[in-house]
Amino acid sequence: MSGNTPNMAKEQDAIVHRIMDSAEFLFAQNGFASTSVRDITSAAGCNVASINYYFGSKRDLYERVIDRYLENMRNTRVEAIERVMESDYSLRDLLEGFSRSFLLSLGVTGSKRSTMHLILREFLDPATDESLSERIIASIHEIRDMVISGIQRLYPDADEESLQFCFISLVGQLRHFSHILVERLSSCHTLPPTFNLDNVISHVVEYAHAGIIAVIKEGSLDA
Amino acid sequence: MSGNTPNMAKEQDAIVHRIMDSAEFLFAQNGFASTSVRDITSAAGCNVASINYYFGSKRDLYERVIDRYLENMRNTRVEAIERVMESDYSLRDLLEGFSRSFLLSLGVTGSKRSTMHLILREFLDPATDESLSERIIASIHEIRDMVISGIQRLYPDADEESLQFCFISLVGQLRHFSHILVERLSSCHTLPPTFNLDNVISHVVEYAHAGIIAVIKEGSLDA
DNA sequence: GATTGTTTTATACTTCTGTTTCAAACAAGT
DNA sequence: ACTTGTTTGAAACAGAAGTATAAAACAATC
Repeated sequence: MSGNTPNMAKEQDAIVHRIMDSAEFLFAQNGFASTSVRDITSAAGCNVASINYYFGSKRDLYERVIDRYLENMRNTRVEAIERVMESDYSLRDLLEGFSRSFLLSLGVTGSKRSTMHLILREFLDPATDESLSERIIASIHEIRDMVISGIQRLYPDADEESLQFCFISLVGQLRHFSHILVERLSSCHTLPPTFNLDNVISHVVEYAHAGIIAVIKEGSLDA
Repeated sequence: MSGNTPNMAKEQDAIVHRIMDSAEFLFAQNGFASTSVRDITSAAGCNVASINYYFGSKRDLYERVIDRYLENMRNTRVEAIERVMESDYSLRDLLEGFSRSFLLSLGVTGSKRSTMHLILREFLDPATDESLSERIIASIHEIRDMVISGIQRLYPDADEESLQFCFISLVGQLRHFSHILVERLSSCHTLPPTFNLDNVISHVVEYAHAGIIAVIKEGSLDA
């Protein structure tokens, strides 16, 4: 009575978490359509019915998984940017802090393959509820605005639109590098031995720093 | 009899092409697993059995579609790079020629949604025959080596490894921009009105040019 | 210990998947 | 006209998909 006892709640949470963990892994690995509820439940060690019992449907489970991941990603990045900006910083500091948090929150270091694929896949398949894509984009824009205002504090004359372009370039670099970093183990990429996280970050910082400075100096695009 | 008469071959080609076109569109739109053979055949206006009759299986059809796309992509890019390099050129010329061909070959201008998604999806789902991923990567490496040797001709002292990093950055930029350009119509991105193909290219060229020069000057990563 | 509400199981259901079958339609050669 | 090889069509197949159900197992209260 009187709702859930602590014990019951804990047990229930355990299985819910197990399902979400298995689902996150399998969705990232094989995609939504190619992952069956039976795959998930057998990985989580429970019955097929559990997914519909706890989450309502396969798609609802998927959305909860994405939301949880998005939340973690957002927090990691916001913290990293705030940590840089709370004291004196240079453009390189900002780029480095953002880049590192970006690559880490994408699960580049983990042994398991590519949690980031969850989001990439979701971008490719807006077939799901529209609000999910919007939540992802909102999350991205929040970070974008933080980074851009961080740059503007250093270069107050920088054109807002130019900085938006620069941010897209930066994220593109990071996405592509993280993609390659993640695939490195399993795939046939023949990469130089110096291809590790630290070298990637220092390259991205150097390249992006020069690019941003150049674009800022260039001025507005319309000119 | 004695093989196919010209007429028969033409008819057969017609339906084979219709199936491949429909398949390319639907695979790019919804992914391999989420596209049924009935979707494809009804879009192509033929019977379900035709796919197995002409292609053997759904997966074989998929591979033929990817191969055809890859072939076109490769040719577009190789031509563009050769056109730049056959006369005097600057780094900016090379970057612009490559960037434009990259975005065009990804179908950024077409009204239909994102043929490039085919390749992005295939990258995310190496579930298919391994040789397919290898063919894609080989195609990418061919272009990469062309671009890098184009840069080295201008800057003979540039470190090979650094240039590989730069190429990844450049492709990352382009991929991300093309992704956003393609999604723009259908999606909720609130983008500045100046976000068109030409402005994107001139931004990418400016940003990448500065980045590459900076990285080249910096020298080897190990130093 | 019986009752109550919740969780888990096994299983059934319906729909949809890729593929196959086999007969009809067709085009072309003799 | 008849035969031959090829292409198309409608239907059928086996299997897998997501979901629903109903009974069993469970924990906790009275």
